[in-house]
Amino acid sequence: MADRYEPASFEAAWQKRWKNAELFKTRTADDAPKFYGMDFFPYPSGAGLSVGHCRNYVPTDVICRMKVMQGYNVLHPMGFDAFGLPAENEAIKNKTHPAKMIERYAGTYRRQMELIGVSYDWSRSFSSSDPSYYKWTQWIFELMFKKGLAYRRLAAVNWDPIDKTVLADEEIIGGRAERSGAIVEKKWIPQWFFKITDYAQRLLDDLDELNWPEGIKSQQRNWIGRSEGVQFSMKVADSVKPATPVDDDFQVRSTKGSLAFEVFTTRIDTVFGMTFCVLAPEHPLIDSLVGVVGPVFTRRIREYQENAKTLSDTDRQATNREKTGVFTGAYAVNPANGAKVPIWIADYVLSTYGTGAIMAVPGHDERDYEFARKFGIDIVQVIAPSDKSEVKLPYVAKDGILVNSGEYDDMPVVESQTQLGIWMEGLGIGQRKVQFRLRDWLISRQRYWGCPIPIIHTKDGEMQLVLADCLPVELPVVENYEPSGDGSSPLAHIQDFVNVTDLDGRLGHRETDTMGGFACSSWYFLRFCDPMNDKEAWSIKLANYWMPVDCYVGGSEHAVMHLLYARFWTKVLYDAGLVAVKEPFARLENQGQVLALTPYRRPKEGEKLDLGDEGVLVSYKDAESIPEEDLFYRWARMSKSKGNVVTPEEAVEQYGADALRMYLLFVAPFSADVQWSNDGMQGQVRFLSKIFKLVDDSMTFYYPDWRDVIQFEDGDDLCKSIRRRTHKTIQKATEDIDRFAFNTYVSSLMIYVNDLVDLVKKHGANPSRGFALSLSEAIETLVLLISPGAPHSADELWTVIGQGGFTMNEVWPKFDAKLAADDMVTIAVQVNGKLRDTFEIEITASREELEATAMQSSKAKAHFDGLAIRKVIVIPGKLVNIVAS
RNA sequence: GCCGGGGUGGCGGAAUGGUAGACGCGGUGGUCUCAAACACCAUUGGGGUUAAACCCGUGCGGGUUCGAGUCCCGCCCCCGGCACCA
Repeated sequence: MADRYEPASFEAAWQKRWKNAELFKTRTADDAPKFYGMDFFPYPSGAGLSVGHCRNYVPTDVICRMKVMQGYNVLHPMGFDAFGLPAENEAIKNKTHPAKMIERYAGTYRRQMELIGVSYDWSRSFSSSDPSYYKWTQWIFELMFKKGLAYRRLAAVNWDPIDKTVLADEEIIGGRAERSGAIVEKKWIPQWFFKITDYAQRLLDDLDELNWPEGIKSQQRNWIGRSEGVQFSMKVADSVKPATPVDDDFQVRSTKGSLAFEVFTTRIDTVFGMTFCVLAPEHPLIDSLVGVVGPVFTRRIREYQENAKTLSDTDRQATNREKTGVFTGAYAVNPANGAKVPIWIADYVLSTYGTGAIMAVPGHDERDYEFARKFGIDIVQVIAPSDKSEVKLPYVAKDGILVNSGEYDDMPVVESQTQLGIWMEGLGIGQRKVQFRLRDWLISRQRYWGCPIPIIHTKDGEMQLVLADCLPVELPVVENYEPSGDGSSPLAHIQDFVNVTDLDGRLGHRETDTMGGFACSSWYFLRFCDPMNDKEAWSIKLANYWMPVDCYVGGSEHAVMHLLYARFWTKVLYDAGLVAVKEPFARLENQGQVLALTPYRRPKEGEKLDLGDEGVLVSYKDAESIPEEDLFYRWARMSKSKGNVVTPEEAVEQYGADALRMYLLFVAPFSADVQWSNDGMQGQVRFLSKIFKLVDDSMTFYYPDWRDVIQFEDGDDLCKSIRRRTHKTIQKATEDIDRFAFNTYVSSLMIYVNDLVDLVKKHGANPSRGFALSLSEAIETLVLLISPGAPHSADELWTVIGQGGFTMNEVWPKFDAKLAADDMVTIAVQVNGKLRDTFEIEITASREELEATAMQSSKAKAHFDGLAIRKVIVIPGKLVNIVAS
């Protein structure tokens, strides 16, 4: 056999054997515990996988393989998130149909995943664009519709002018579309929403029980944005009569013939400091005001509104922008003290949050303060520090007491918030209220490549669900499906699809918007439990067995998109009695990205760069011909556009699949970004070669039946010390895999191998019986412990040592605490906490013995001689600290 | 500004309040080779010494403790997210 790692000679062969033996088929032993380990399912892009994707898949594979060996029933599936914009755009570019394209790309993904030896059960695979899958996506949509959780309304929505569709709030990053990078425009069109806001509180509360990264949980909390406060009514002074009909929905209402509007505040304690109030430019009360404030004010107001309309959201919401606003000429009454305060209109108040109107307290709010200063409005202090010391306004701290607040003077802020809330509730002018930042999830897209929404619009303007046994509403296969750009879906122009008759024979037309891709990926983890079921979306029994996903692995970029949506759907399905869990993903892990050293050219004089760039991206080839002083390198995420991608094919070809796997595990903690390095890959080749040589060298004294013998023999000290290392390594490796510390899992194996190599060098030529037995155990254990990380090598070595079959079918080594226990320990001798010496002693040594031995240390003595010993701290098994002065 | 995560050798990173720098990469010296590559051996935080001893050292300043990379308080910096959300 080879005494080094020669991947070309065996890796592909093992992959073939695994496939033939159906090694990765989900096991369902009755008495076994279950483990559901899953990766975010990918959109299969034409670029194929890079080694960066492998960093997601390999660690999940490691924990799943270990769980199989530990006797779990493991569900480790993979499928494809095929519907959606990216696939459609690429298909348009390639002048092909997305279905065909996806099939080809998914095939490439699968081949690449198999190339690196990932143990997916492919018999359970599907794409979200398979009619047999999206039939059930539509079925869940219908469930939501029946429950009033899917609805259609006219709304100002985010329109992406490049992709020619609307997008959800979650898909907008800093005013730009996450996918296309286009600056989104506001468009008023009727759209479909899921009522995720109904679940805001539960989505927030249940985060506490999840074993997820803090950062993701906190992003979700921020996104949901719960705040507690008081909503109360403000009357417009002088009984101004409404000029136009008022709409209750928009918080405008008539109170005894006078106009009123609602405001929401989290700082009701500052209500006595209100010196003005502000309406958003879109606020419907304004239409009533303009009729009564006279032509001058009306003209100014309309001018301001027109101006606000032309501003993009991004510009309007830029925080550093100077405040603008206009006085309406009308006043409102502060219900707390009866004061008349001017009503202003300003675009720093958003129509989409709260009531679209605020009470402004410049003494205690930075924005109101800035506004008041600019327009010369009064600033009144109503909160002071408890000691009433002078403070600079605006004073926004919440610790303090009320001043200038009538009967509430001297009351602490927190108490006054409760008291004022109760007082307003008593008068019927307001109530304490919880406000969320979360908006409903906009689900419809004006694009072809998505799951059709199973709705028929009848002639009389009704909306009917397509009957369940008529599902799926299949996407028609057509040649031209490019977005129309007029706000309608391309499906709207396909007459055969659009025109239908309902059961009563009435003419109608189908809904032509499709669902965004995130709908399809909000339940796929349930389908994996029962993927071939054509009678129902999943059997409740199977879903209850496998759910929740025990370990879900993917990138952090989905924090407030997929991960929030999937939680929402699961809760809806839980309420419908279709799943037994309230949360889909018990544990979540985010992998870091793989970065590649990427060449850039310094800008030429006068050359313009994109914002944030320091230079111009160049190819590796061009970099060779650029003078050194004009060239620099940066670590950048691998991407096709940067030309810095390393493919799994290249890495496997040059170094081998196991070397790649071990490198990705070892190079950094799982969640950290890593810097791709060929030297690092070579290091793993060295490590694996060392293992092959070690096993080869051990064959001369390898004792296959060691297990039957070793338990009956006491063994010499050498035997014991080898077994100690073996069992310590078992413990460390097992724990490290469980806690996703794959870097230390590999490093513990390296330490183990280094030790064993030294031992074989020293004793291999003339092995004692105890050595041969314990080293045989060690070799076998080593092969099993590397199996999750380097499965090809493990199976190859398993054959070398004369065992049959696959290591994945073997039992994971069991840690024996007794065998791992030390009999000798190194004790540190400290003087005043500083290390001065160490000594070896039996672990059983008493505190007195430890202290006595430490006191004799000449190195330590030199530091406490002549000083008074005040105390001696003895920590058995660790150290002795002599405190002297 | 707010929220979250960090800051340890030349680099990636180890370290239940108990011997800081495991393991790897790189470097240096050597073996092998005609030579190179690969591989192997030794060495590698800084200062200091022939060698030791010893001194310094986990972003900065304080504190708690017999003992702090780890806990507490106050800062600085980096990364990620949100951002006029009342």
